[in-house]
Amino acid sequence: MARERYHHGDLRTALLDAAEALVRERGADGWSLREASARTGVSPSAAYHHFASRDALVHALSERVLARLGDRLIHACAAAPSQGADPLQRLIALGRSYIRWAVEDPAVARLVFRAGATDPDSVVTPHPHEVLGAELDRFAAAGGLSAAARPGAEFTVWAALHGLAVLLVDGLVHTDDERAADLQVERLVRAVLAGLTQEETPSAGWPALRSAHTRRLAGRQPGSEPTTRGKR
Amino acid sequence: MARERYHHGDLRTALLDAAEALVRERGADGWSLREASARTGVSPSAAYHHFASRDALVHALSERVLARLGDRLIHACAAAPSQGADPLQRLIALGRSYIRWAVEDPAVARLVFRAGATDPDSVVTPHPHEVLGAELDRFAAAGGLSAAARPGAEFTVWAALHGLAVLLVDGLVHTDDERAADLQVERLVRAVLAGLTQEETPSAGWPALRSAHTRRLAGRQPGSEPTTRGKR
DNA sequence: TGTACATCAGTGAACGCGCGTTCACTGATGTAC
DNA sequence: TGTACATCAGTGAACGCGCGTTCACTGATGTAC
Repeated sequence: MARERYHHGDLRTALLDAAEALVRERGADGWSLREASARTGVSPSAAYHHFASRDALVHALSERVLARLGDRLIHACAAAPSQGADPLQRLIALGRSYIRWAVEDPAVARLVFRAGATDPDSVVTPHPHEVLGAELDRFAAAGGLSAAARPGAEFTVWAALHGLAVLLVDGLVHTDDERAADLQVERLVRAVLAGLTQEETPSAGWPALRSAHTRRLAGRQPGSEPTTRGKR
Repeated sequence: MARERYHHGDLRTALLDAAEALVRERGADGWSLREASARTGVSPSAAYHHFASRDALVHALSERVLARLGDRLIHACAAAPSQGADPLQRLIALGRSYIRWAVEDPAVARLVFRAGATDPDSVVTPHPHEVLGAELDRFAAAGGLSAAARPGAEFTVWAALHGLAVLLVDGLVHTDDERAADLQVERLVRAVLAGLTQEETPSAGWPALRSAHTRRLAGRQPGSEPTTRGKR
């Protein structure tokens, strides 16, 4: 199927699509810019009108995937069972969705995890980290978590979920039964949040962790324009 | 410094050393077999008398590093403060050691994590996963964890620790203050174990997770020779 | 509605590169007698 | 202790490869008048 027009129309998106498909077929690293261009029906150099480098393409793809994941998490929370009024159901659903996403699309997940922090100037909306934060706020507001335990709790929950996802994706942990991962997520979320709830030491005043995503928001002064601060 | 002898003596180890140094200098992927050979003062083809492929070298390196980490974890537990008789101190020390190892040597940690499961026929002693399991047994024996909560608990703790390690190593989470990571580890370990302790649903009978390492042990029949089972 | 022209988004050839791996070889080592 | 010889552990040249990126170029598009 040859391209009809000289101008592609939306080559940027088409290249991202091709790269994403190649990642699925050959793994996070087993593909090249040339291959993605060829698959799109375009010369290798055409990509440079849309991406400064191969690396820029990888980051753009990673951000697109992250935003999709954010959406997915929001929907998973909304679809969580609410009978019984267990306020943890939403967070368990979020966790399951995160782990399932990683397990179902491991090569793409690896790409995203390896790409590291998102570009401080890029906008990933909704960012998975924001979604988790909002759900924890909601959970705390429902009385699941004391005000003292809330700060930084997202790193504890995120670490636990991310760890399970990575262990499964990298094959360090294995399961014969699909349900095992789901059950493990539930156990993990319940354990972490039960543990945080009965914390004795308040976490306020501790030196804090910050996510790369939070750093972007925090670095921006109120009313200031987006800058390239943070780049070298 | 030229090699004096035609026969190197311990080229296998020397190549592993060179590769490890290159990983530190250039990142988990930024080096080649040729470069490691050159640095060792040997022709590129010499490596093939010791490793079947570049990939085999990577796995051998990964296993060497894992065994070293296992040792490190054992020593960290042994050196944990025991006054106050808080049985969690050993597990907190283990967790800190794991996270510090990853943060101090991120490129090597990435290599190990990416290399995935260890070869089923290789022997990594002591395996970090075994060390964690033994510490959890000890903790359970000391009354920290009910017998019902013990099975599979290592995956919950491991996931939490591994997640924090990976988030820090990949730059998804960042800290200005070194102490933040240490404190977060403590919070994480305390929360997870407190949560597991007060678990309502017993985990016995759940479909189980298995680590790649456990799989190796489980797959070996009593008295049977090591086989290549599991390889394609 | 027609035309001139700037700009945008492609082409295709080339550059320069290092890579993993193979192969026929040879120097060094160790062992049996 | 000396020697023949198998084996081990190197060499060095070559194969075949695809990669990211640059460059001068040209066809297509859209806009001002």
